[in-house]
Amino acid sequence: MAEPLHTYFERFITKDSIFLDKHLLQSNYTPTAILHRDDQIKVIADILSPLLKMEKPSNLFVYGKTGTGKTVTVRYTTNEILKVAGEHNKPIKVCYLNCKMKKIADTEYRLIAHISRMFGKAIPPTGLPTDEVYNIFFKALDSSKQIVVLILDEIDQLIHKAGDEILYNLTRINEQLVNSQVCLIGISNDVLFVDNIDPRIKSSLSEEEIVFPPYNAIQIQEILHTRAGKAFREGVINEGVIEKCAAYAAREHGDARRALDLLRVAGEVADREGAGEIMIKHIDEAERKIEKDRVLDIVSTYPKQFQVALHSIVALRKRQKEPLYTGEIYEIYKGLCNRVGISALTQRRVSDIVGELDMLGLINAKVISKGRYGRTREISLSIPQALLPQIEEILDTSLNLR
DNA sequence: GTCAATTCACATGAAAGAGACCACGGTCTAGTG
DNA sequence: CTAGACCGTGGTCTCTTTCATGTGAATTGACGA
Repeated sequence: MAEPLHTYFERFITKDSIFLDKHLLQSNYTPTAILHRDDQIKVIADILSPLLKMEKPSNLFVYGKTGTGKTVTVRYTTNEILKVAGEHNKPIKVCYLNCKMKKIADTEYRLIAHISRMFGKAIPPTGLPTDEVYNIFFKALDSSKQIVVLILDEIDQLIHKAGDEILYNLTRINEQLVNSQVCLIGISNDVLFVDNIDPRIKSSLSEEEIVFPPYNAIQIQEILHTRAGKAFREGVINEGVIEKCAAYAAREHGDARRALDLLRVAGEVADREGAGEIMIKHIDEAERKIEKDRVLDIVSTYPKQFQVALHSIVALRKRQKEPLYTGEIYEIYKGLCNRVGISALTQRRVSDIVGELDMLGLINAKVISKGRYGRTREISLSIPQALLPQIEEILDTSLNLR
């Protein structure tokens, strides 16, 4: 029994992959050179340069859609500054935080706790009062003379979940620090989100603003070419593959990350097939696989209540044609809860769950008004037809429905 | 026919509760010398 | 005498409920032409 598996793994090691270094295509990789972002790099460098004279730079706000290189550019520039600062012995510290990461920095407590940990303070995941954590944070900051650059990625998520008080506290923090200074860099996908925050915070947070425009198809092609050149063996990429990836990503508002993902997965697919090269059909397959993995992952890992809600929608969808409305779904949902043996939530909550399923892209829910007949969500399933049977099966087993 | 008021069926917001998890400090218990 | 077990209190976090308020256009009904 052990032998076949063993040889399987052996073969895995010895089999030549078309990848040289897959890491280059993963989204957490920071390249040594960044294409098509020269202007932005220059502006950021200008804004941050006072650091090297130990003066606090202006706070900076960076906008741009996903996959426009915001994070990469900011990290790259700060890394370069850190290098120079290191050579001249300037005590500068850069803290990068992704606020979207669950359990890391999506509340005020966790954010401060996480930064404090970067300063070597042990902070329990819960239990302490928030102002206590602030105190620890202050002491850690102020223990020596230094300038701290705090990069808050996906800051809109943080504000959405935790309110804008955090930003108020953070922007005010400099007034209380004696030795140190804090400079904030906020990164956001959502251009409109600043409109929702307190104007006082807005003005102090975004002393400077930079907008990252989407890449166009040509630019994405160039990015893919440079990365793919190092990530893959020579000559394994067929004609037109890069172009197709780029076109796909350009369709999605110039999202370079999507393009890189697509190329990587296409490579994996080709590898598994044992094809020695990436062909155009692998891209199509990768596109399907990415979508499939995403959907199946959501469906199997989300809480029971979400599964019941989704199951109701799928079931109702089979019985009648779209569009479906909230009220109908709630009725089915209640019945299903009965059958499954869990307590039904209120309509208020189910309404939110439907909203979240929409955000996840599993369904399409649009609020419409049917005039005299009220206001409701018009719901349709947006899962590819081919995946439906598989999803039903997952839901059924997970909910113990035959 | 026109136009404002009405009305429906939820959407959306705010606040507060339940229950899980956790730190901290005080008290109790058992083992040790 | 002391280390460790065991509370009680007070904190955060997530998921929910409760209560309140908002909303957009089909429908209604009064009004005037």
